Amino acid sequence: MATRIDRALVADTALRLLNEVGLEGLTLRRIAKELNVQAPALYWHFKNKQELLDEVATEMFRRMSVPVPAAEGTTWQEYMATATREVRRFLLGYRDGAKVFSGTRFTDTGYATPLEEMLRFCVDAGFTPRAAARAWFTVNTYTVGYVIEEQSVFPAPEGERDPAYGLDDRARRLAGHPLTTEAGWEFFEDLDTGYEDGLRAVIAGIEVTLLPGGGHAPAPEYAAAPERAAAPEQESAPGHHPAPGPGEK
Amino acid sequence: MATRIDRALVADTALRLLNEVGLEGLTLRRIAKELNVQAPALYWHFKNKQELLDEVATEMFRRMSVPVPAAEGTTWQEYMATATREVRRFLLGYRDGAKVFSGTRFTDTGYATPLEEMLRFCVDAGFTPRAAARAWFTVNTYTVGYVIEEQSVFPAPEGERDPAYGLDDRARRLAGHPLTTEAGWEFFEDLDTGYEDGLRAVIAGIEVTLLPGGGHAPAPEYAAAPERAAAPEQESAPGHHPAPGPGEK
DNA sequence: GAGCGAACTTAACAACGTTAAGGAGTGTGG
DNA sequence: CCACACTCCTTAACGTTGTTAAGTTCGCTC
Repeated sequence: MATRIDRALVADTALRLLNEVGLEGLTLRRIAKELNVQAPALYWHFKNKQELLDEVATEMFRRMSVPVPAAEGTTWQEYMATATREVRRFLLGYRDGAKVFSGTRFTDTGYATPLEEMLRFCVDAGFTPRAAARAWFTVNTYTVGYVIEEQSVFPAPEGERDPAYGLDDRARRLAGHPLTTEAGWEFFEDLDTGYEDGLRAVIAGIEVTLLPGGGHAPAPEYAAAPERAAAPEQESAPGHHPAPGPGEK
Repeated sequence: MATRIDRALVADTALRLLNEVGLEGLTLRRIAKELNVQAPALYWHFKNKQELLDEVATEMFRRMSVPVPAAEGTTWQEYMATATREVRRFLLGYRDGAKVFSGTRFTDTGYATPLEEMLRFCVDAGFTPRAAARAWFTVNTYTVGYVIEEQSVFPAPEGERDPAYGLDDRARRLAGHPLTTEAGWEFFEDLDTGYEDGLRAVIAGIEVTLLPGGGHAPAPEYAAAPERAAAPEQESAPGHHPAPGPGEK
């Protein structure tokens, strides 16, 4: 009766379901039901749930890494801003999109082609290959981080604000901290322009510090050697991350 | 026999356990066992597990929002860089630290004082209150996003690299995409300097676009109005996030 | 049409978050 | 001095989850 299922169909279905039930509601039995199949059937196609989620994230990434057409005379700033805006738009388009995306490893290399294109564009614009990679990574990190925050304020696409983020309540609790109170408005009020403001800063900074000839010298004083100047109590070898040490007792 | 437990003790214990068992292994029964108590006892102190995790995240945040001493003559760049480096250091100090941190809402306002201090410092350095808030939010977003990525490469503090992120394997799979291959080195090789490079860019960009008088005009062409200039196929009202529409069937 | 592997079902398990009900322990009022 | 009440915890259990083991059905090949 029911048609055969395969990895792609399962991933498609799970991705569609994600918007209805959220990441928490995305159980194997629920996915199986949607496919008119019993839950253990999924184990024929995936080793475990994580592998299924990886496939879902990969499918998300595949769909979002499309064009960026690059018309005549496009600058690398426009190219990068457009590409990463597209990333944000897609992440916002799926419930818990950023969390799914950031928590999984890709299962194929289909994403490589558009990424290669974007890096090529930047290199042609004057970046070294390493600087182009760093630039994209930085912009993308900012975007994913932003959307994670954003989606905890607005859990569902097009949905309404999580009540825990009521700004008036917040203001009431923060009496005595005027700047922090005002910051709440800046943080949670207009998320679209907030994103754009941050993105503008990040891209401008990339121009200044990562593009050869783009601005001042690559290593200003405040960024120099955190393991020597700033933190005298830091004892371990550089390159390691000293744990803060959870409170004993 | 066993001493009484309270919210603080539970949060402390859970935070310590986090490094041993990870977020996935942090079950109520495991926490209860560590406290010599049965699992339902936790429900006397917390409404549910999420509230417990919120308390854990709040405790994390409390511990990381300490000094930033601000010696004589400190610039806002140094101040901000030091503060956000400290955030990264703490997040890295706990297993799944960034995920715990980003997925929860704080249960008190103890974080407000150091945040207020930092915003004050920036305002004194010439930022408007809103720009100071945006600056901090942007830096912090970058940092949390970076650490999330970082902790999926190195899951445990001081631990070794997740085998799925082997660079040689990656390079083999990506034959034919030279820039993407080289990017892998930039992305996953030296995470400390990668972070510093991105941070330098973000801070430089903040100076240029958010600090009044810091550089060029606040709205360069490439960042202008994505709903008008750049994306003709975008039809919905501004302020909404058009969902990409998961592939039907 | 016997055989065989791929693709599924049914049954069951341990562990999870959570709830209901009850029982110690401490303190207070009569 | 006893009873009541409140706090804090236990025991028992429920429904759901990811996952495994074993058996069954379909479609193809020799």
